[in-house]
Formats: sequence, structure tokens, C-alpha cells
Amino acid sequence: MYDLRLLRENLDDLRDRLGPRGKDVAWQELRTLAEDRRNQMVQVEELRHQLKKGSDEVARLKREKQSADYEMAAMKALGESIKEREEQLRLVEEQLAHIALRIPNVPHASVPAGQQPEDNLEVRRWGTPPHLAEPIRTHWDLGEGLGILDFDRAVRMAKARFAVLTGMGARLERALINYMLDVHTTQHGYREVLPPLLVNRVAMTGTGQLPKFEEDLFQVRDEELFLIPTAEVPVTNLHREEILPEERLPVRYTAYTPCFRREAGSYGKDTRGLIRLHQFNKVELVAFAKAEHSYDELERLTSHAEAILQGLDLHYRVVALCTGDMGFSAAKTYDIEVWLPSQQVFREISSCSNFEAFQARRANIRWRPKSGKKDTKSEFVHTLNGSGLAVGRTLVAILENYQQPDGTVAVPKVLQPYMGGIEKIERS
RNA sequence: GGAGGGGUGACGGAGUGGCCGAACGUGCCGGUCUUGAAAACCGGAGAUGGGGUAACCUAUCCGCGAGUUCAAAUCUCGCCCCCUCCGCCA
Repeated sequence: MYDLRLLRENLDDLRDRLGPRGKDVAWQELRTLAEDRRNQMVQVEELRHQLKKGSDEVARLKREKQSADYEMAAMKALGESIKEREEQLRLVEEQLAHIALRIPNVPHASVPAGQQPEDNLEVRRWGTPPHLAEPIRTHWDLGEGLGILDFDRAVRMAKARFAVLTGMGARLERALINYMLDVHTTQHGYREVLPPLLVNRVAMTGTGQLPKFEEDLFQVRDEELFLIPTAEVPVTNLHREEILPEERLPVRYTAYTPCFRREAGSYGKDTRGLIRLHQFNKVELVAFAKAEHSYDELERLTSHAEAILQGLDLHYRVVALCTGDMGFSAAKTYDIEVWLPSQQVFREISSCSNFEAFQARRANIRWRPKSGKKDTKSEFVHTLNGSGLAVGRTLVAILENYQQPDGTVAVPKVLQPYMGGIEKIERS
């Protein structure tokens, strides 16, 4: 969502900067509507001003025990005409919002141009692929072989794209969640949050999931509530309609939540295994920062997500998404991709974005400078978030990268305290 | 789910139709006083949108949305949320 005055005055500039990202935007209509809105607003204001003065005049006449019949009749007529014009204005604003809420964020200057994932820019790699004996097994073969992963039975109580973890599989997932939360809270300075998993429409609109992506969300029947697709939604909305004092910034939260996604339009993709499910666990990092610090914060937040992979000794790379591959609300995104030996590819395990003021404008999240003097006008914060990490995919990476020739899986050192001290997952 | 009470500015809390953007208090900012601070006293200060180069002007905002009226924080209706008690329940 954009500031409407900026929108009107910098429409061409905005269109240029969006480039192909703005190809679906009705620019001409937008321009007309923005002009209409301003003109009609000026008129309505003027008429309202007259109405107010007229009403004051009626009050004065009545106080002086004079007849006010003429004025009252005139004001009645004026009031009706205002009502009509306001209705027109409301319509224009509605149409304007309909378009404006569907305009994606403007990419930061440092974002590589491009349309395809191939146009993404690799910025660094860490570690090396493990030396594994052939045959290299997939995580679903390993998991089912060890009896810790069950896809078939998940269909009984749910449907395809759900999974059941049992035994040491469930334990490993829980260990990962605890490990990640512990690192972020004790080493990286994040405050832990356990938010609602159902949120309302306003919250979803604030972070940008709505109105454009409603078909990607699970919705509760009979009530206007949605299952969260990411903890980003409830945690960013913690400060909706708030003005944060300067000394509180930056604010950093971490949250473990299950996430729910319809995965509409992904038929045939990643149909096997834990990679793409309707429900998965994620530890999220969320930050609120001043504009001048938000890109430093993005680097920091990304490094915090990387720290988890480094602790687990998993090979990964970081890529800067190109303009065409970025999400709707993001101004810049780094994806962290972990090495999956079974497919010999890097797969996304974290996505870290700076939304600049895009979400803050929609959710009305501001901060106010400390100085008590003049110039204490509030400003929009910049919001950021990133996975730290997607837990299910981390479990996948561990199964595949730590697999042994006999089909067992070694437990990474840092997780052993969370796994009751065991060093290896065996069939049980 | 049932019964009752309530949603006003950063906070507390007045205000039941017109000079109310809203008393008063606390907190905040500036000043006087003081070696400095506190206290006391004086003064200032809401948010958002629109117009204007600017000083400034203007509209809207008393949970949200409709309605009545020349005029609504105040009256009517609907909705949302919070609190207390009862029921149910992890």
C-alpha cells in the first residue's frame, strides 16, 4: 500500500521502479482515481465547512430567540447534497484502495533484475557437501526405513501433503525447535513469542497476504479467521496501530509456530517427502527497525538464520532473489538454500526479507523520535522477517546429510543434548 | 451459550444534543526559581487526510458501521471488543 499523495505525485516514477512487477496494475485508472479523489475531497470539505458555519448560525439565532427556519431549510438541502458527494467520494476511495492494495513493493536498488529463479544472485556459500557412500537415500526412504516418518497414515486423518512424525522423528523435530529458539533468544537477542495461529482479515491485510492471496490460505468456517501461513503475520501485527518509542528500536522477536498453506497451484511439485506440506513448523525471526538501519538489520537477521545451519554443520548458500522472484511485500530478499544430497541441489530453507515501510503503512506501525523538541513527527518503521529456520526442511537436510551407509542417521553434536544424549537414530 | 456492566487523548477520568478536539488530574516538553535536582509556579503539546512555496487554512477522528437532526462523544439500530457472575470446557 502506498501513500496516496505520493502515489498521485510520483505515479510514473513508481511505475518505472516497479518495472515488470507492476505489469498487472491499472495505471491509467489509478491516475484518474487519484485525481478524482483529491478534487472531490476538496469540494466535500468546502461544503462541510459551510454546513458547520450554517449550523452555528442556527444555534446563534435560537439563542437570541430569532427564527432560524430559513437557515435550517438551507442546511437540510446542503446536507443532502453533501451526502451524495460523499457517497461518490467513498466509491472512488474504494476503487482506489482496491488497486493500491494490490500493488507490490518496490525492489531495493541492490536487487538483481530478472524474471526467473536462474536470475537470482548467489552471494556466498558455506561449508562443503558431505562425502556420502552410494547409494544416497532420499529423506523419505530414510525416514520410512527408520520408522519415524509416515505419509500413508497421515492421509487417514487428513489428506495428501500431510505427514506424521513418530518416535525419534518427532523428537528430532522438537529438538530442532528448541535448539533454534534457544540460540535466537540467548545468543541473538530475540524475545520469544507464542502467538495465535488464527488471525483476522485486518492482520492478514497488514502484512500483505490479503487481499491478493486469499486462495493460498486456509480459512475457518463461519468466522472471519484464517490459519497463519507464517508467524510473520501475528508477530508483525503485534504492533499494528502503534507508535513505538525510539529507544525501543530495534525490536526483535522470534516465534515458533506451525504454518498452514493451501499450496494452490503447486500440483505435481515436490509431491513426495516433507518439502512441501499443508502444515509445517517454522521458527521465525521478526524485526522492527528505523529506516536508516533496516538494511543492516537484514544482513544481521540473515546471519542469525545462517548461524543455525552453521551450528548444524549443514552446507548452504545464500542467494539474493531477483526482482521477478521476490514476494509481493518484499523490497529485498535473501533465500538461504541448504544442500540436499539426494537431489544434488540447494533447496530453500529460509527466506529473509526487508519490507521497508510497505507493511508498516498497511498495518500503521510507526516510531517517534526521542527528542522532546520540535520535529517529533512519527515515521513508519521498517519491518523485516526471515525463517530461522523452516523446521521440517531442516529435518530433511539432517536426514539426508547425516545418513550412514547402514540407513541410520547421525545426530548433529549440537542437537544431542536435546535428544537425550543419543548420537544416532536407528530403527526402533 | 445465559445475565449484567463497560469501551473518551500517552494514562486516569469528566462530559446525555449546539462556544466540546473534548474539563480536571498524572505523565511529557519549554521556562521561572535553584550551585544542580526535586517541589512550586507559568506556558506548551493529539492523530490522520486535503489545500498552500510558506505562515497558515481546512476536513475527519470520543470501539466500528449505519440512522435521526440544521447540528451527535451525547439520541436510535446493528456489529466488534473488554470486564463480572452463571453454565460448559483443555
